[in-house]
Amino acid sequence: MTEFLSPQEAQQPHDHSRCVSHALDAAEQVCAREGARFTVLRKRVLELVWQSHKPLGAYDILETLSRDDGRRAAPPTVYRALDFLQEQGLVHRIASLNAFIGCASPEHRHEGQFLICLNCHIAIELDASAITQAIAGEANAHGFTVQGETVEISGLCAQCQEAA
Amino acid sequence: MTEFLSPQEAQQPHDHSRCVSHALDAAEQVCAREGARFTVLRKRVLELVWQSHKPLGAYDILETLSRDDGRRAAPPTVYRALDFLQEQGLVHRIASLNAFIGCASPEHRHEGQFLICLNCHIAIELDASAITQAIAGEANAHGFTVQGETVEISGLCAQCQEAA
DNA sequence: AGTAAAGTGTTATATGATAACAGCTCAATT
DNA sequence: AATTGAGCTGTTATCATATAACACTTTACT
Repeated sequence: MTEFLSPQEAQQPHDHSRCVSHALDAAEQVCAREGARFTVLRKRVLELVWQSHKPLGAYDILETLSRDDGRRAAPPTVYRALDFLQEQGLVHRIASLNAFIGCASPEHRHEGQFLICLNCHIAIELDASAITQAIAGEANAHGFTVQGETVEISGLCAQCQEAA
Repeated sequence: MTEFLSPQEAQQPHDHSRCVSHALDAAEQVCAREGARFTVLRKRVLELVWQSHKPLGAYDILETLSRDDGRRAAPPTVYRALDFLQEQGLVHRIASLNAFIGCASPEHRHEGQFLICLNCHIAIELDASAITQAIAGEANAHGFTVQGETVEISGLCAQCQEAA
C-alpha cells in the first residue's frame, strides 16, 4: 500500500496522484471501520480537497462540482460533505484561512497543527507532541481543560525561502 | 498606575472598570509613542472591545455604536478602527471565533495565545514562551520561517469546571 | 415491498468582511 | 488666521463564508 508523504516530501515535486489515491483508500478504510457511508459526493469532495497540498475554500469546491461535474450543488451540499469528512477526521479546517485541507494521517484521530506558507500557500501538517505538551502544560497551569486546539503558523516554507 | 489583571484574576469577579480605564490609558501611551492618532471613534471601539474579557464580534460593536452612541456607522467604520487597533497591538483577532479582544499587554508587540472557554466564552490571553519555543523548534526542523502564529485553545476554564 | 433513517437538493438568509468613492477634520505650514 | 494636504470617517454596494428550514431521494433493514 502507498504511504502518505512526509511533510518534507510533500513540499517537493512528486507524483501527487498517489497522494490522492492513497487518501481515498485510507478514507474508505476509515469509513468502513466507523460504519459511515462514503458516498459518491463525499468521495468527490475529499478528492477535490486533496487536489493539492493547499487549503481549499468551500466555494472553490462548489464551483468545481458545478462546472466540472455538472452536479447541481448549493453551499449546503458542500458544507455537509465537509462536515462529514471532518467528523471522520479526513479533513481539517484551517480557521485562519476559512479553508479545508486533507488530513495527512486519518488513521488516528487528532487535530493537526499547520505550517502555512504565505508565498506558495502550501499547508504542512504536523502532529508535534512538543507543541501539544507545551500547550497542555500552560493550560494545566491555569486550571484549564483542553478540548480542542487551533495551531496555525504562517511564514515561509523551505522551498520558498530558497527561491527568494 | 493600575495594572492589567493576571489571567487568574481576570477570571474571578473583579472591578472591571479598572481593566477598561487601564486599557485606555495604556492605549493613549502606545499611540503617543507611535505618533498615531487615537481618535474618539478608535477609543470608543477599544472601550467596547474591553467591555468584557470575552471576544466581541465586529457587528456587535457596530450595533452598539449605532444604538447606544447614535453614531451612524457601517461595517467599514468598525473594521477600520479594528484594523488600526490591531496594527497598534491593542487588540487581537481570534480567528476561530471571528471576533476581537483587547490585548492584555500592549506595551510590547506580540501575538497572543488564547485559552477560550466553551462555556462562559472568556478568552484568557497567554504569551507563553514554552509554546512559542515548541513551535519555533518544529518550524525550524522543517526549514520553515515563522512570521505569525495563531494559537487558540478551546476547553473549559477553571471557574466553569468547578461550577460543573 | 414497506419503512425509517440518512443523505442530498433547493431556497432563502444569516454572518463576516472589503472595495470604491465622497466628504470631513485636524495638524502643519505659510 | 487662512491654506492645504494627509489621514480619518461616512456611505453605498458588494463579496465571501456559512447555516436554517423544508422537500425529495436513496439506502439499509425488516
